[in-house]
Amino acid sequence: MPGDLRRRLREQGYRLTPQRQLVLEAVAGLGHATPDEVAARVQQTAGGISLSTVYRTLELLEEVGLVTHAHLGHGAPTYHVATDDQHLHLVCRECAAVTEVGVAAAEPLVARLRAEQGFETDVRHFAIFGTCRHCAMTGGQP
Amino acid sequence: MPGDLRRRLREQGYRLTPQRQLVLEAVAGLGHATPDEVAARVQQTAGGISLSTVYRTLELLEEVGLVTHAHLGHGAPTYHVATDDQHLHLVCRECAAVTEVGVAAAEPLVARLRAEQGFETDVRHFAIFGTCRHCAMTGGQP
DNA sequence: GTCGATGCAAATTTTTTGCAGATGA
DNA sequence: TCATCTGCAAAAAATTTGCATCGAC
Repeated sequence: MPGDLRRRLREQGYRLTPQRQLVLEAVAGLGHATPDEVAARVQQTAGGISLSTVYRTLELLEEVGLVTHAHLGHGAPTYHVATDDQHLHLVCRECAAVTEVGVAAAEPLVARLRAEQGFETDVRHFAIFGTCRHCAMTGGQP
Repeated sequence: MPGDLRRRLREQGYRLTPQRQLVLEAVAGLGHATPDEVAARVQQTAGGISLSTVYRTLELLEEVGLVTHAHLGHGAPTYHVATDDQHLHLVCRECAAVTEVGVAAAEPLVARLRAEQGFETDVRHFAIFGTCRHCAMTGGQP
């Protein structure tokens, strides 16, 4: 939904710039991506956007609610558009493959933490770590 | 269990050094700690251990199975001794408080992922993100 | 005596920040 | 016009690595 970006930005007194459009498009096109990957993608589409701008823009897009980030691995967080179907991420310790599953799978855990701890869980923020079917069967051999 | 360290190391051809003992003690004493914090703790107890040694030692202690790391927040991973009672971590997005709960709370999720995805979950590796009771009630005001 | 371990300093890598000039509204 | 943005380059972290020396066994 183009125009949405402009509206969201204006509501909070920010400006619409080509860089911001490009970063949002890149995030949408990539699915999950680290700031580095977003920058690389933008470079292809259009030339020359500074890495610092990518960092600043991702932070801003997150503030206005158009993107979110999650921690899928050791290093950099990955960004995705906030309107994506909500899912949690399974990350395999052997092959690092990322599988998405609906948040419904975590409902019992969420309900329990709410009841016992008063804790409102956002299961999407951190990945769930473990061993995927393939690696569990093969012992990690490809 | 002292001596355990020596045995584990020797089994894989590694040597027992004072630095390795100190790092393990620091991890045990701190509960959860980033490499930086471990280094700081070791400095107190004894003087002068290099940061690189801390990094190398944590990696090695993890390899021999005496410590593990988990991702509790944005930045650095935190290390703890592997024999600790197994628990998962709830991290509050507002106040960053870390609460520990038994892994049993996640059993329904684990069972479901195993059945539906063939995925063997290690719930301890990544924290569970959300809003704690206190911040949910106060809206984040202290 | 050997070969692995440590310390130190330099090299990487990743993210943040200060500014002067460019530009959306 | 004019405050916000961007790019660039430097600053800050956070890790990793090369290498000579030290020390566990």
